[in-house]
Parts: sequence; C-alpha cells; structure tokens
Amino acid sequence: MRIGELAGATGTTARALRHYEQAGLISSERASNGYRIYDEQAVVRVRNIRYLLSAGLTLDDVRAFLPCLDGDVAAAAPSDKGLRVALERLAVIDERIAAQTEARDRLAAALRERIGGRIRTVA
Amino acid sequence: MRIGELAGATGTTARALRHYEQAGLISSERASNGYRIYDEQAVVRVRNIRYLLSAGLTLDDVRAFLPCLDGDVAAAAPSDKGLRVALERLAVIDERIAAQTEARDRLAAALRERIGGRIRTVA
DNA sequence: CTTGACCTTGCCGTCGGCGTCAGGGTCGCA
DNA sequence: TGCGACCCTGACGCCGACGGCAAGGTCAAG
Repeated sequence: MRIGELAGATGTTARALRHYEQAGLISSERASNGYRIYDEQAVVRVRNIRYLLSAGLTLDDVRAFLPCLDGDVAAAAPSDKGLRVALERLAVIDERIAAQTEARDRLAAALRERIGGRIRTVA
Repeated sequence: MRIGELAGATGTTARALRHYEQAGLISSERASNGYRIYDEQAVVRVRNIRYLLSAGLTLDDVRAFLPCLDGDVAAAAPSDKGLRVALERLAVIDERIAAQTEARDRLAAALRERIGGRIRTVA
C-alpha cells in the first residue's frame, strides 16, 4: 500500500507518517517512481505508535518500544532494554499524573472554600 | 521588592516573571524609573503559579484559578464569571487526568502481559 | 493529451513556556 | 566619572508533533 492508504487505515496523515519515518519509527520500501510502499504490518505498527503517543509518550519514548511494536517476539525478552525503558517511562507518567491529581485536588478544595459547598466535584 | 529579588525568592527568573505578567497572571507597580515593584503577596502568588505549572497545568489553566490563589479576592462572588471559568477549567483538567490515567493503565496492562511481544491496540 | 488525484522533498508556521541576546536606561559606590 | 549590577523593551530561538504550502514528478482515466 501507499502512504495515503496507510494514513487512511490508521487514522493519521501522510505528513505524520513521513514524520514517523524521519524519527526512525517506521520504514518503507520505495517503488521505482519513488513512492513509499508499506505492507500490512505497517498498519499494526502505526496503530501501536499512535496508541502510545495518545498515552502521552513522546516519539523518543516510543522508540524504546520498537521491538514490541511489530510482534518481534524474539527481541522482547524480559531483560529487554526497551522493556526497561518502557517501565521507567511508565513511572515518569505515573508521577506526572500524581502531580496533576494532587494539584487538581488542591484547586477543587480552594474552589469549595470560595463557594461554600455549592460544588459537586467531579471526583 | 524588584523583579530580581522576587525571582530569587520564588526560584524562578526575571524573564519568567515578565512572562507571567504578560500572560496576566501577576501584576506590578512601577517605580518612577520604570522598574517593576512587587509586594510580599507576590511571593505566595508566584509560588502557587509555579506549583501548578510543575504539576503540568498550563498558564491558561492557572489563570482560571488566580482568584483562589491569593486570598485577597473580594471579587469572587458565587455567581462570579471567574468562578464559572474556574469550574470549567477544573472539568478540563479532570478530563485530561482521566485520559492520561486510562491510557496509562492500558499501557501498563500491555506491558505486564507482553502478549507475543506486542502491544494490544484499540482495534 | 490533458486533467486531477496522488506522490515526492524542503522548509516555514504553530503553540507553550520560557532562554537568550541586543541595545539601552538607572543605580550605588570608589 | 566610570564601573558593574541591576532594570527595561522588543524580538528571535528552541523543543515536539506535526500542518501546510511550494514546486515539481507520476499515473490512470477521459
């Protein structure tokens, strides 16, 4: 498939796919006319990338998951470097969420003070 | 106090303080020579701002809560517009946290299982 | 043979939270 | 009176994840 089709199949854009390639997250064959050519694997791979990005990871973070993105089982041993990096990133994300949650609670408390219990807080 | 002193007292920089002012988060008197002059309140205010920023909130988020961070706000009546803004902003923050948390959980689950070395996608 | 839908590379624009000059005023002190 | 430390206002730079445009190549259909 060509880049437009892959974009359509993964809910992204050709521009983003070129960006991922530039970042070393995906690769492509080239047709004789220079067009990028992808196989079915690419669909899974790109969806995985998008998924990780939507989880708040950066492209750099995602790079650490590359061995896992494809179903390349052999590379994903428990001692795998990518896995360790991933767990570290997960810890960072946890910290970020915890910080935001604490801040949110303080803000909600401040608001409650101001309006004397008229708030039903979301949490 | 002048801007450098406030910066020192809050662990930030003069540049950042000017930025906050430009964003409407803090205000200052001006001395006859044009220098910004701050009172003690500003220290608390800036520390609050820094705390919220470090928790991952944006300047826009912070702006919505400023009336609550200062204590001196006679302007925050229950029906106040600023209060509505703050509530909306709180909802936005909650959504953001929820989205991050959900993504994080799925990511953590995927990592735990390591199904065939592959991360499960939404599809 | 032309249209128009696709593709290519390259490079600038965007948003947020500042950093970092550049170019110039304003102090206090020796 | 001159130095150094501070302050001022622009205005451009940076990172991240692309968007969007320019200027052109490619290809099937009409």
